[in-house]
Amino acid sequence: MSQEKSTEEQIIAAAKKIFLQKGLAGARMQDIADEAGINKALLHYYYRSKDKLFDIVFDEAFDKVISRLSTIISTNMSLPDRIRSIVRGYIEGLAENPHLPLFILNELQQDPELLIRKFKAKPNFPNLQLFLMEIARAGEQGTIRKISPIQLMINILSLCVFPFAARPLLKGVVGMDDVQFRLLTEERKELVADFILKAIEP
Amino acid sequence: MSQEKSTEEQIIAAAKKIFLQKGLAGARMQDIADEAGINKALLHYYYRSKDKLFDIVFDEAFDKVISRLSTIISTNMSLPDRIRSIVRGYIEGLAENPHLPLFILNELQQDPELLIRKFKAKPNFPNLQLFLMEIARAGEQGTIRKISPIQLMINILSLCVFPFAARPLLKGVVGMDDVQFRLLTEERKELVADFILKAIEP
DNA sequence: GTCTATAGCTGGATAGAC
DNA sequence: GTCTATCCAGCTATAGAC
Repeated sequence: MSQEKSTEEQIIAAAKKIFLQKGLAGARMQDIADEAGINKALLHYYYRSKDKLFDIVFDEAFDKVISRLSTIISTNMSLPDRIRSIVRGYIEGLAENPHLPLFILNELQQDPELLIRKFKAKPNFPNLQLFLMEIARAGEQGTIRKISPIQLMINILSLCVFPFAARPLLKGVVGMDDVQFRLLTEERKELVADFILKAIEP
Repeated sequence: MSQEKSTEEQIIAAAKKIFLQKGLAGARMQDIADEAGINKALLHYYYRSKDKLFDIVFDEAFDKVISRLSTIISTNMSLPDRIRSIVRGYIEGLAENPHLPLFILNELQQDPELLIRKFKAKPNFPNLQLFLMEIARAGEQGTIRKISPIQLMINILSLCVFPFAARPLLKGVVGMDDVQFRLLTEERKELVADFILKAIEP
């Protein structure tokens, strides 16, 4: 068993779980303490305040989302191969952290400043401009059908991310259980790429 | 000016605005009272409790989302025309209520029971099964490319809904203002339909 | 470092005057 | 119906013993 974690790590792990599920406003320090198997006071001893603890969790979550995108986007494959990689990598990453999308989107809505602060702190944001220009160029050259680069990027993101945000909906409406959801996302790794590439074929 | 609304209506309007923005956990009764320009006590006088008030708001929001889908989905056009209608109608509807997606998805995650309760109350849910079977049939007949009906449905939904949930992200990352966002969604009404139809072309 | 106890505050809900 | 004042539960945060 990996129960050899320090108290600090246990707290972070617990905070991650609770905050990702309930968000900043919905989470209780008591929940986090319970999840970590320690006392409420210890949370403050190590991390001072709820906000400070939240910041750490959000930072890590946000990093996870963009760093993966960053590495994939800056390889030098052909555009189609790159799109396939992005889709595969992104869905894979989210499958390991299914709560991430809703968490991030929600907190950003609550506090738009958050995004700006993160950017100031992290200038190593994936070079979107480059990717967008490449899409434009491919359109000009006829490698792919002409399409607004931003719109295509939004489409890619939508198809990758949305199902994870809509998970409770799928559960409720189609009666999908965890195993079926897992299979669904697994299938999407190729299906979504096929879908996109077919859509932008010249 | 339409300032001829009864107090009850003012409260509901205010509650809608605040709850949609901040969610159940994040909203304060005081916020709602301020927004409505009345006293906190009046909220309880009319609607007893925060939860009761929230229920009304959620019900209305949820209704809006499925009723529109319901009417479009059960027309008898050809599949491509129908898809185009769905996309257009859905994006149009969300453009009027951009906070709806994140609000609903979020509350469903907080309380999955919510969905089940709503279904019990409303058996007039759009006939998804029928729509899914039609996609399957079209695949068999070669009218469209073969694709898992559920996956296609998820794709359609993703492309329509996600941009609204990701609005703060687009604002922050690409520096998109409200006007640009409005144009973007306007363009998506046709762009998304084209994208999908091209992707499922035989 | 970790716990118990508690201070101090925020926010939902109620009482009662008008 | 609408307001002011207030109650009380629940929560963050701290004090202090061990």
